[in-house]
Amino acid sequence: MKFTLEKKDTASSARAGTIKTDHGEIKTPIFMPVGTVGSVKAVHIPHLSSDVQAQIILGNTYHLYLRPGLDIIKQAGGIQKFNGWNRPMLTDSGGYQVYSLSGTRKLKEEGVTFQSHIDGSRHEFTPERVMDIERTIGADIMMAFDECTPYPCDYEYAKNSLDLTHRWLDRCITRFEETECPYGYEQSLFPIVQGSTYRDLRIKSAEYIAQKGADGNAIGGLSVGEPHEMMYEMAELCCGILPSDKARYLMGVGTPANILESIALGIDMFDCVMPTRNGRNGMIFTSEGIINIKNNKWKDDFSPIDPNGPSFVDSFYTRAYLRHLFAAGEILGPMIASLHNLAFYLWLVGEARNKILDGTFSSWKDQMVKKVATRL
RNA sequence: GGGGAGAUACCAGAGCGGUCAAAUGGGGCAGACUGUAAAUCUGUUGGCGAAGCCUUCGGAGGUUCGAAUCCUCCUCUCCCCA
Repeated sequence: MKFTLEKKDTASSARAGTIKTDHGEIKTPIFMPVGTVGSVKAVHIPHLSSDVQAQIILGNTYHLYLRPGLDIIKQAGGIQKFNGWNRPMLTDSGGYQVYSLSGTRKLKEEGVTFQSHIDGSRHEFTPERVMDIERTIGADIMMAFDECTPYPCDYEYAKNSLDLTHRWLDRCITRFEETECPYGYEQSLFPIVQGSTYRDLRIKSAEYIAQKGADGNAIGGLSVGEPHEMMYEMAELCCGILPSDKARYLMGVGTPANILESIALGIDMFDCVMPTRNGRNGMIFTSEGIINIKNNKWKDDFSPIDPNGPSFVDSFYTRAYLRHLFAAGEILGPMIASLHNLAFYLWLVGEARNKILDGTFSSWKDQMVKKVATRL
């Protein structure tokens, strides 16, 4: 893949760019819907491109390896052939599962042994193994295997973990360079900056990652419970060190406000389960603020879900009806909410891009951050 | 007409002399969720409040230091036999 910087904002560090992959182009800044098991939960694949306007989606190495397994994905001809999304994809490496499944895994120098959340069987993930799996899954962008540290995290642990992540990165790069995509198109490898919330560790990590010359660089280990200001501070610090001619990806972020603030710091790519998971749980993000559609106050609100929303569901369904669907436990509720939230997220980053291109990003961003964080 | 069972908080339904403002479900109300072990999880659901106090278990009386729990009558439901 190739990242091209198109325009840099003057009043902030925001940028607009284009990522070219063999599965198509991605206009940045971009939000990437999370499709852990090869499916963005509750959303049809064709709707991701038509209604949501998604340009790239995620898959997860750990989950796809466990189910359906590499044989099936290989037989299908890669993940995009398997799920029908013939556009760019990115696979997370399982590094987040080192964090989220910390109770059922063992971490060593060599790698991590996970105990499957599905059947309890044990599986060893080494950096080399993860590269092989990600090659087989076939996403355009592969993430390096890292340890996502928790918050809070004491300095010693963060420092040692960081060094381990760097050693793993070198092993990932070696294996990555020894192998190739089994399906004939190009795959890229993104390294990941760690260092918890410590400035010196983040600097050390960003400098280490920067000199690897990867097509894009990720910042991980944030949005794991630390205060927002701390997250922004770390992101800003990393953006100042990571090369400006390469894509920057802030992993796992975040709320609409988080995304806008991070775009202003120079981030190009985002992913987060929030629009889908929170959507399934009744949280609706709109340009006017956040709605908990399960709340009693919406029971007789027959106005559109989001009068200015970009998706057909926004004006087709009313708030009262959507609340009814949630109250009744109807599957259609989470489907509508997921579609709406994703379309809103993609609209938001698309607008951010437009504002960067026409030079009005900063003032628009300040105004928008307030609105999207409002509780309606 | 005869015999039997029962009436408990929004609903269903435990409790059968004190540790009961009353289990458990459901429903209601609210909250959480940030590289997805999540269509999940948590709190709350008589009234005010910090402890605590006040009014509750069909209705009216009674027994007892103490009753949702025991007794009497009343009202109402359901079942069986004629």
